[in-house]
Amino acid sequence: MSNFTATREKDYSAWYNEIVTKAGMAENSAVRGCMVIKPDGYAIWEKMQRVLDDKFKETGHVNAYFPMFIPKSFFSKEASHVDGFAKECAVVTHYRLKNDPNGKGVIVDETAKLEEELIVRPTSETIIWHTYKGWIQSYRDLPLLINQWANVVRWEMRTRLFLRTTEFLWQEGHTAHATEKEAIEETEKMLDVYADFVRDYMAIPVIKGIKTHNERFAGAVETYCIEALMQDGKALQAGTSHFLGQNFAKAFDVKFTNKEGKLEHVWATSWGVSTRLMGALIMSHSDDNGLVLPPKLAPTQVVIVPIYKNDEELAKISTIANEIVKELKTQGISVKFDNRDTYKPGWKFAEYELKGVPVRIAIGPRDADNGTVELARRDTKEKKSVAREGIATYVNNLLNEIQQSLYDIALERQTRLTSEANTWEEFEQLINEKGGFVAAHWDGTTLTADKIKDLTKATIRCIPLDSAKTQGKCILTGAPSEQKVLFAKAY
RNA sequence: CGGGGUGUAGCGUAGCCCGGUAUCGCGCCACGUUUGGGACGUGGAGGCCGUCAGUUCGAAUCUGGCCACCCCGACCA
Repeated sequence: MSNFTATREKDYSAWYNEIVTKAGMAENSAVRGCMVIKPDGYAIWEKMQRVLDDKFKETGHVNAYFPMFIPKSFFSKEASHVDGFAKECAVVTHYRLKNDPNGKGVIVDETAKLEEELIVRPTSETIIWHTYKGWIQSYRDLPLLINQWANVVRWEMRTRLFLRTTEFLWQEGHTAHATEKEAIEETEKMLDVYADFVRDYMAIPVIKGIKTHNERFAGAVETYCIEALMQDGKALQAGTSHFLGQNFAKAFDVKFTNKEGKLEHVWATSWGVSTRLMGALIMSHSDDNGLVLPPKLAPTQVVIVPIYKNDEELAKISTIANEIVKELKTQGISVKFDNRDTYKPGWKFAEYELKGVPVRIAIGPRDADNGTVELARRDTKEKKSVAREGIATYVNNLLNEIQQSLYDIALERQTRLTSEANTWEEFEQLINEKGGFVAAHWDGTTLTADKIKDLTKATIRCIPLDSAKTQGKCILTGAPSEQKVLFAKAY
């Protein structure tokens, strides 16, 4: 079976680390907190990028690229923005090295000090709004709908592969609008794009909501988010979409002349998802034997493993395998025929299980004679003999079935792990023993949210968009509350 | 950044208390036999024991500094 040592039950985080490294997704690098995304991991990220990029284009956005360095002074222009990011910024102070006159190696050349330090972007609002000032004069220049794929750096205390790394890859959309209404619509639209993507491609259900005041993006008027639940009952913020109001337009003096000839500040949004989604993907579906990938994001959806004793048999099986490859490819299925003679079938089975390939086809001499193949699905480990005739259609249906099944299981888990608490005792017990989302009344104050966090480690993940307003009393203070919010322990 | 733990071959480890340059498994290489769930045999290669300094005739082992990683806190996508 697998050579896994960790299990989800015994040590969830050890299990996660082991999956990431053993399945060849990523590894720690020579730079603290920064990871190397390996080819098998990067291939998944590329698939995500492609799908998301298409969705952005479909909704009218275009890509551009802004510098990774931001003049320090830009940061202080929006007060809450600098407050939010100041503690985690990498700063470039010099631009030259020289040989160490006292010995070996190189040292920073102190004479090459920058006039103004550069900040390695933790996000690009400031440089982008500085630039937009030059691009926007009239309502005719609006809306401006731009996305960029980039790396950003946030100097985190504690890092975990994909979930929180010092440098990470993401996309950040930055849009400018003539009206508040249009900007809010954009914010909500992009949240839906994210939610749909995560549901339809990653097979993960999410809760759409808005963040409370203190969980809001630094500089945003409102932060919308999608929250997903992992197998261990902890929540993961999977994406955010911010309505920035006129905060950045004011900070960077971006005005436009409206149809009435009056000068107004523009309305802004920004939205992003990152390589953190890789962590969500891995944690949502995988099991104690390794990675489980939803077919829509699996770089290789089907692998064919030949079983043979001699060249003659291999030749015969290869002919069949190559035909199947061709048939699957015409259906748009990505398939790999692993005819390496350097590994045995059993080894390959275990390897592809570890790597999460959704469907495996094994073809041996008996299959060649009987006109069958052995089909195994990664998610359920189910194996069955299937007629070689019509295999492409069969596999296509199976891939869809797996995709759906992964989602169904994740949805069932989310439903099972979502509870309501009406008393503090109930709340504590649910958070500590059951985990997952707990809906409860909250008095709306940061003080109470902080106290609840101190007592239980649970935070308010969001105020769900679709929940009805109900009168009640705050779970902790008993003060009146108009709506239940979702609590959970989070990543 | 605080508390705890770990660092020995590509990976996982024994040795450390009681100083004498290193154990075992997997992997790797060669040859042969094998191939329907991580094959077996025989032979072989690979380690200045995280790093720097100190103690000592002699350090993986003792002492100190540093670095990295893991776990728990504070912070966060």
